[in-house]
Amino acid sequence: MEYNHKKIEKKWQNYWDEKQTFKAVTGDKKEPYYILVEFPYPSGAGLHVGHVRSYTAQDALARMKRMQGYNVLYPMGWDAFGAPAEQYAIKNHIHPKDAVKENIKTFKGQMKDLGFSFDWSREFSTTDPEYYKWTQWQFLQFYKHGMAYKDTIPVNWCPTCKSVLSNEDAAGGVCERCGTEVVQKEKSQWMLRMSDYSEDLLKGLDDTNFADRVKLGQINWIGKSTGVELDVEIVGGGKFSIFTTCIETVYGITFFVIAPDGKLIKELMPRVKNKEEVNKYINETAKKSSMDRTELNKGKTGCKVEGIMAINPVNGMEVPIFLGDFVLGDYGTGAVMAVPSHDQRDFEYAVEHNLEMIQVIDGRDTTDSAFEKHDYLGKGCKLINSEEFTGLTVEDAKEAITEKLVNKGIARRVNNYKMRDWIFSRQRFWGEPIPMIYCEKCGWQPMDEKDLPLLLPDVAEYEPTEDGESPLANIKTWVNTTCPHCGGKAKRETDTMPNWAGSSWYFLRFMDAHNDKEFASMDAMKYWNRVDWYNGGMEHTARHLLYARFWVQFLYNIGLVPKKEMIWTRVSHGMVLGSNNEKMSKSKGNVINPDDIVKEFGADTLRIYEMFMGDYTQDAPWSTDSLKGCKRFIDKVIRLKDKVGSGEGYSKKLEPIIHKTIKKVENDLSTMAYNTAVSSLMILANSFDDEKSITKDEYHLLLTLLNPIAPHITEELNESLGFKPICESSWPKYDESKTIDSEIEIPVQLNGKVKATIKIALDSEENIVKEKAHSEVANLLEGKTIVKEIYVKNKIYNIVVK
RNA sequence: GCGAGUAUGCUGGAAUUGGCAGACAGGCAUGUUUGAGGGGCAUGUGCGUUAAAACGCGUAUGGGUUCAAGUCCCAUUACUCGCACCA
Repeated sequence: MEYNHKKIEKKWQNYWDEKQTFKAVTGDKKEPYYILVEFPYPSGAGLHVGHVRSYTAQDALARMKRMQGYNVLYPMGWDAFGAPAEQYAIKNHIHPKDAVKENIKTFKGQMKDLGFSFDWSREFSTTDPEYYKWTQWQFLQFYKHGMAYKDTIPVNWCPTCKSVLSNEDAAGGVCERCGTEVVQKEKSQWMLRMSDYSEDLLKGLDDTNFADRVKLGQINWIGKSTGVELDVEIVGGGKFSIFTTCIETVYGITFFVIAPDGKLIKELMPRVKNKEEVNKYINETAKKSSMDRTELNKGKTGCKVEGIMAINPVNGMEVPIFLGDFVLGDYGTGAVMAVPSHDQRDFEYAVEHNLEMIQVIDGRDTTDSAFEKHDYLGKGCKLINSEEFTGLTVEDAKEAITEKLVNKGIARRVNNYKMRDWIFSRQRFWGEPIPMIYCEKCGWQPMDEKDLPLLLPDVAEYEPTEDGESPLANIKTWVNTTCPHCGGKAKRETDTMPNWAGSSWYFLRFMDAHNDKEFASMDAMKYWNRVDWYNGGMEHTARHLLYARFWVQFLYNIGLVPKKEMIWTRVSHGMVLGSNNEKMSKSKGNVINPDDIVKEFGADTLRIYEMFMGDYTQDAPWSTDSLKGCKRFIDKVIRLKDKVGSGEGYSKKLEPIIHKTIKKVENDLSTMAYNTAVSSLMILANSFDDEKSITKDEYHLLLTLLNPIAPHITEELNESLGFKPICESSWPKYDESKTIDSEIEIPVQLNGKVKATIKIALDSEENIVKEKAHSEVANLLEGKTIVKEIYVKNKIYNIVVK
């Protein structure tokens, strides 16, 4: 048969479209199963081969699950707000919605060409007013429940581009686009009280089945640490608080370090003697990102705050205060106690600034480096130089010191979280407008819910403002409105929402995509229950997932979703790298366009290759040679059709491998082991190829198992044998008893080295195996003394000799 | 810096989770089929000594546990990803 992949693939894609094969019906009696892939940002570059990898993987799972009798929901949509579309639109003087429309068309066409079994009837874009109406509505719920507030936050600002920059775009302190030095600018921003949910987001992980590394990512992002907040008096009046997880070292304090960007230094300023030096350091710090600041080697910078001394609350010792940029103004209390003998960063700081050190935990010399907690904890180390606590173990002292300070009323046991509130404002045009109105008389007022959606204005020209406000601020007809409270003159909020907003709840919308009464009905959400399987990139496992969980937990708390955690399993896939093992990028010239591959080799070849290329959770480089190998595999499967004879059922000889392969493929597709699923199918095809002829049923089985990965060619071959379409058939069942060999080969080892293999019946008794093993290596045992023999049932026989 | 991950032939990777390292592919080589090939078939291919049998070595590096280690433990190195306005 001639393999015209273009014709075959089009034919089956049309078949699925016409029959609506993949339409998921809410309320169907079959068991629901919700498979989700991250919906893409439809960039101008078109679909990436990396998209193809994860979409194919989940497509294979979806197709198998359907055959297994589940009501599968496998939806697709578009996450289309964002800076690139806005930049493109500004440059080309068009409205971003038109650019987005074009891009979506391209992406959708590419997805159709690849034969993904998405339920297109549920498609939407986050930029559709019908969708963002509900994103805005949900923001209003946050606001009405006290979860949204305004705060002043410093942002990276490029004076040339007149644009707020991400840390990434401001890397190294210069604007990535134009090279101008970035400055920090204070801006009033909408915030969501995500930090209120720290503990719930941590606990909620127990009700999910996320991959371990995903859970770890969430846990570390939340960054819980348990410790003590301690009040510190300032000589001559005033006080501040510090947070520490190592209160046991409190007698070792020789100085305090406070954040240059914190509120404390501002308060102290009138009493500071070296104002000029202090101000200079504060200004230098303002240029650095927090990442640059916490780097260990840069942590030694700082300056002394002259004229102000603090008092160690446990022993009354007066110690100096320093500014240090490794202390962050927005984490903990913005001030730390410094114990150079027991913290390496404090140690280096003390050396640099020539400060005193006091060792308070015994166990190691501290002249050259600090004796830190990971070295002294749990080793029975005892305190020294610590008044009544001297002699106690670290663990006992931690408790005793805390207890004493808490009783004195100068300390509190607290949990600190690294996770901060969510900065929800963006000074951009292309995002969901925040539905808030500012009135001189009434302050911030939420829009009336019935007036939603608040549409973006339909203009093609918008320039950034001089002062860093959103481009929307220039569109006066849009900005000026009336106060929903008093009816007087008022202005709209001109900032828009971050890209993360729309993607924080899209999976709920898919459950009920066209509901115009609510964002999704409770009934529909209860029916689908939750996302059973969510796949996305590793780069999203910390933030997107956390934002989405936060959003859902909030909706749950106000009674709008049925579960506190709406995502059950989350897995992440590796990137497809260029053939030179580097990330694909235009500038490196190593980009592979899936369209070209589909045209030349066909979608099925590309799909098989991307499943076969390696461990799905790891990065894998592109190889066109390897791709060709997958084409050859398809050719082989096609050729096997000529071997189909008149027989029926499974032959005795092929039966074991057939049952094993069904089991293996079924297992592998549900555990992301796609590469071994393909390899086991290759093995099956090879063993068919070794036969003179195979039965129709055997061939049909191979096609069925391969169908989830290569759906077009398998349907075509299957049809030519006269079977009904695979997509309307059921998944084959394996017989466990037929997957087990009755006779097995096991190795015989001498001192751990394999010297022979013996054939034994499955589950043989040890003495039978022993006899066989001994006779097999008899010549090697001569003149040796047997010290020990180990038999691991059905695995190995090892003889230890001297 | 902090957090996470990875390291196995010439290449991508496999290894039932402590039990025969290199499955399945790619590449290369040799042979074969036909006028031809991004074709089919066959054989070989971790490294070393060797005609071969056989033996020795071998899963980033250095130690350790064990009858047995790619797999477990300790230390080290290199690379990749995330770090809050890229999506």
